[in-house]
Amino acid sequence: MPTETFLNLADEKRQTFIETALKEFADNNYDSASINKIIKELNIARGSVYQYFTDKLDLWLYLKEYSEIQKLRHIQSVDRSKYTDFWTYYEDLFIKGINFDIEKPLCSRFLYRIGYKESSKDVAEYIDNWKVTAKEIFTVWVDNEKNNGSIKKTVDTEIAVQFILSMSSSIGELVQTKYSNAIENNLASEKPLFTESIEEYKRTVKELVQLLKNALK
Amino acid sequence: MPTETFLNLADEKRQTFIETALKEFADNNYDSASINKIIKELNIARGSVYQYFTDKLDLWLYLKEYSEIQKLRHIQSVDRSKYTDFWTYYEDLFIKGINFDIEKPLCSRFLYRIGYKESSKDVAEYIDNWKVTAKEIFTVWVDNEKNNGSIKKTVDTEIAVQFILSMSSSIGELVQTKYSNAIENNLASEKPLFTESIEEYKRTVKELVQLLKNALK
DNA sequence: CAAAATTGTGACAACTGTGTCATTTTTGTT
DNA sequence: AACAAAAATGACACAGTTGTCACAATTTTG
Repeated sequence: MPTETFLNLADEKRQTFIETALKEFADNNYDSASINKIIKELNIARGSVYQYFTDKLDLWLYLKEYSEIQKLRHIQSVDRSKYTDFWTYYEDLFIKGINFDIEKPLCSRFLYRIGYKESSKDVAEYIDNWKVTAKEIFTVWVDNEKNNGSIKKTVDTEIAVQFILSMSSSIGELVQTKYSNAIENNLASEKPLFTESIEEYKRTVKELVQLLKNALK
Repeated sequence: MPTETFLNLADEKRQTFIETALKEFADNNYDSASINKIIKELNIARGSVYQYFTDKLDLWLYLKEYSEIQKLRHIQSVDRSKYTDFWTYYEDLFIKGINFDIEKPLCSRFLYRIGYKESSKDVAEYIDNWKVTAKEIFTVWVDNEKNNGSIKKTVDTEIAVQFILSMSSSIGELVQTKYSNAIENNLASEKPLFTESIEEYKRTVKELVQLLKNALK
């Protein structure tokens, strides 16, 4: 938890701090991410960081929660009850996801790292929870969709979950690798050449979801 | 490349060295893996390591090559030309894979880390090559199997590759998470309770491959 | 058996990192 | 303006890392 001091900070200063820290933790894994680099980039004293957060882990946990909240806002706009078909829902979830990647690339990259690349022992316990949660959510989904007929009942739930989880990760990786350059450009320039990439991305997602549908329906 | 000195080492000593180093690099990512810990575990002097290898990266590269060769030996025994159906071939590949995980758990875990969890900048370039290679191999496969009718031609090759790659990673992760304890036990005790787990693993792989088949055939 | 080649050693330098804390600076309040 | 509270500072202690190198021990060779 951040201290009062941090929360009382001027909005712009606090935001700059978050962005810079987020960038460091998005570019490096937990062990390699360096508070030294953050304070040099921000031109602030070492002590300040420890007046805002008790330690490195505390900062990391805050950034994690911050990013998750940001992501949730994007995802929440996709409402399952508004879809008759599970698969178009799932599709839209990823297409909404790309908005998140464009608008909050740092959060996106940070969460991507947590989900699939982080391997530090210091944060291992907090990542396990995340994965278990994801699995639980997917399990509820799959069971529901089995009753709706979106997923055939002969498929084992656990295996279907594994399958969907793996696909989700795959789509995530797709964005991070294939479109990371485009996203970087989008950050730098005002009018990026990203619109066409989005269309390409949507096509890819649709085809991948179609394959998932073939497999499970 | 290791030095002559290392290659001239007594077989047992060299092997112990490899195993210990492998364990350190399997348990930690490149940055966190510590030569200090290795030499303490081995009870040898710091200087020795640098008489065997020029530096940390050199050691890592050797372990990578070593592990890849070990893996290749296991995989090579599965010969595509002996299978009329691609999917049973693909299935067997993973079932043979589990043998590798049991017999060479350190190599397996090390390679798993390289493939999916490593994110150190020092070794990034060597990992990219690995992934690109995997993609190339899968692309050739998919194109072949399209002609054989094992994969339908309407599916985009790149997307099919992405799909298969993701599944492969998923199956790999399955072993690492679900069976890692069992593998550890296998290392320690003489007669492990692992045989039943293997059967369960085989069933899971078969079901996952079946799903893949549904999706792509 | 002695000399030469090989292998082992561990203290050391040079970094980089985290977290602390007494002190100074800034801000807010009376 | 004077005082109090809050925030910023950066030198410091301590720990951990890699790679070096002069020297010691061991093995091989002539």
